[in-house]
Amino acid sequence: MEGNSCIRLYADQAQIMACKSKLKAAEKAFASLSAVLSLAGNEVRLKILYLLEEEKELCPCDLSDILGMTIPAISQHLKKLKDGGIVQTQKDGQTVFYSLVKELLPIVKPFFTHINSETFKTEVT
Amino acid sequence: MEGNSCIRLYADQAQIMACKSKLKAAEKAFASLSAVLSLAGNEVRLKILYLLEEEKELCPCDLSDILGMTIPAISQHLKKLKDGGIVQTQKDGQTVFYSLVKELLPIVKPFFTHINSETFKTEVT
DNA sequence: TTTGTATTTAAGCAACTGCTTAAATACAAA
DNA sequence: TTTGTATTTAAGCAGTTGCTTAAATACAAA
Repeated sequence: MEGNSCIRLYADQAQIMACKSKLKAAEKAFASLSAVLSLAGNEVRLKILYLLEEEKELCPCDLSDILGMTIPAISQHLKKLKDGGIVQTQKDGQTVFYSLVKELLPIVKPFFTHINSETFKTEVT
Repeated sequence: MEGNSCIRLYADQAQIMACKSKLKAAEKAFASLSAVLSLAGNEVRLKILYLLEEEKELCPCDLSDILGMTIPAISQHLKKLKDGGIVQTQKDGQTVFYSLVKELLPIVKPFFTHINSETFKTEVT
C-alpha cells in the first residue's frame, strides 16, 4: 500500500495528521476493545454472556441444553471467551462453572441493558 | 444435534426452561445487536467509527490516508457499515461523505468513551 | 466531447471461523 | 480397580472474511 490514495486538492492535511496521531495514541485500546467486540459479535457467544449475567454461573452442559447445541461447540465458544478474558471458571467436582469476569462488565453490561430494553419496550408501531 | 447433552442428575430443569424462554423473547435483539458488534469488532472498522464520531464526516479518500490502507479496502469496510445501518452517506460532487447514523449512537458511543478513558487515564501501574 | 479524479464493484486468494465427529482427559462412584 | 459422567481437545471441512489487483462507474473540469 503506497500512494494509492486520491490526488485531491481539498484534503485537509492538518485534519489528517491529527486523526493519525489520535489513532496512534489509542492503538492498544482499539486492539483490546475490538477483540472483545468481535467475541461478543457472535450471536451464540452473545447469548452465553447474557445468560451468565442473568444466572451468575452456568456449566457447559446447561448451556448446551439451553442453546440446543453440542457440548464441543459450546466448549469451544467458552474457550474463546476465557482466552479473551471475558469469562472465568470455577471447578466443582467434575463440573466446570463459567461466570463473567468483573473487570469486563463495564463494556459488556450495556449490551444486556440494550437487549432488555429492545425486547421489553412498549410497542409503538 | 440430538441428545448429545450430559445425563446429569442435578440439572435444574426449571432454570433451563426459564433461560430458553428469555432467549426466545429476545431473539431479534440478539440478532441485531450481534450484527452491530461483529461489524464493530473489526479493528479497522472500529477505528473508522471512532474517526467519524470525532470528525463528524469523512470521505473514503481521507480514511484511506489516515488508516494507511487502499481505497478499495476502505470502501468495502464502509459498504459493510452502511449495509449494517451504522453509517450513512451524503454526496457532494464526486466525493462521498460518510457519517454515523444517529439511531445507532446509543450502542456505539460507549465504545468511544471506553477508548478515550483507556487511552487518557492516569497511569497507576 | 475528452480527460482526470473519486468511488465502487468484481474476481481471486490466503487466512480465519464455527461447526462436526472422534478421541482424549478429569473426576467420581461402584 | 472398572465404569460412567463432564469436559476438553483435535482433525476435517464448508463457509466467511478481508485483503489484492483490475475493471467499471460517477462526476466535474478543460
